[in-house]
Amino acid sequence: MLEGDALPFNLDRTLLCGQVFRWEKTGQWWTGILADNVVHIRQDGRELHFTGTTGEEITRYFDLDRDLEAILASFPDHPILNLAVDHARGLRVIRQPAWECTASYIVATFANIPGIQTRIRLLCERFGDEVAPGRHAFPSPRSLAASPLCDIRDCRVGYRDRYLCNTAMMITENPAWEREIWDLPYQEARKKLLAYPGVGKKVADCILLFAFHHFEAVPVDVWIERIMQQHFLTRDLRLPYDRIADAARDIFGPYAGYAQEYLFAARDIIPKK
DNA sequence: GGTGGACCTGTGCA
DNA sequence: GTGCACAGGTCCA
Repeated sequence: MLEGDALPFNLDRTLLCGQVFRWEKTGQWWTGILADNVVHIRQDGRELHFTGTTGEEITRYFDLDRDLEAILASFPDHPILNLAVDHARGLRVIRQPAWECTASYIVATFANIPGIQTRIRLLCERFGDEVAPGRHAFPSPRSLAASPLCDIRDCRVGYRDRYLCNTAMMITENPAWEREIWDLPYQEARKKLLAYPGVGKKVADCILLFAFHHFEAVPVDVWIERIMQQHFLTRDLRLPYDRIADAARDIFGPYAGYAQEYLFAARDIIPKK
């Protein structure tokens, strides 16, 4: 059990905001897989109860050591951002495993969240090691790289099958890829990620934010584009991706990626102009 | 460097 | 039942 130090933290907001796709909730308990271990976790006020892993692992995965209040306090005073923070307070950006994050967002493009969850579940069931009865680890790059495209396509990933397979092959051939990304500043790391098939600007920013904790990375999806244009920029002219991301960094500061997550989490309650 | 069309699949809605 | 729009975009010409 973890107590006190974990706050401010909201487990439900963190797991429901769309940054991860594999956690399932039954009753009060969330179930997921960390480092090939089946983990159950629930929050009871200031306490986090869990089985299957250590407090250190939970703290690391949910990034509980980070001063979230300081991050939220660094945001500018803006009614829409304030609304988002009030709505999703306690949401933390998880430390996702780099490969799982990369593969997940490659198959997540141009789709909706329930469909993404289905695809990832099918990929895990088909290509991931069974770590407990009915529970599968995320497939390794090697297992996907060795799979015929048609097998991957059976997991309803559509045309993304070749992106996933080819990226898995590139990563299998370069096991140091993750260390190389860690060692680079944001823009250079992004450039490196863009070389992988199926990784465009948005997916690269998701990977840099969710797996590498580059908090200046601002994934601009259709929702964020809409919110930014309607409430922070101009509605008259549709701006390209990098212009919106740059503007978000200017407006929100060094934790712009965090601000993006709060806006995304609150997308349903942010008024449409 | 910017633009427009094609693209798997699932869901919600008229 | 059917058609259409849309969804955490990327790639290519």
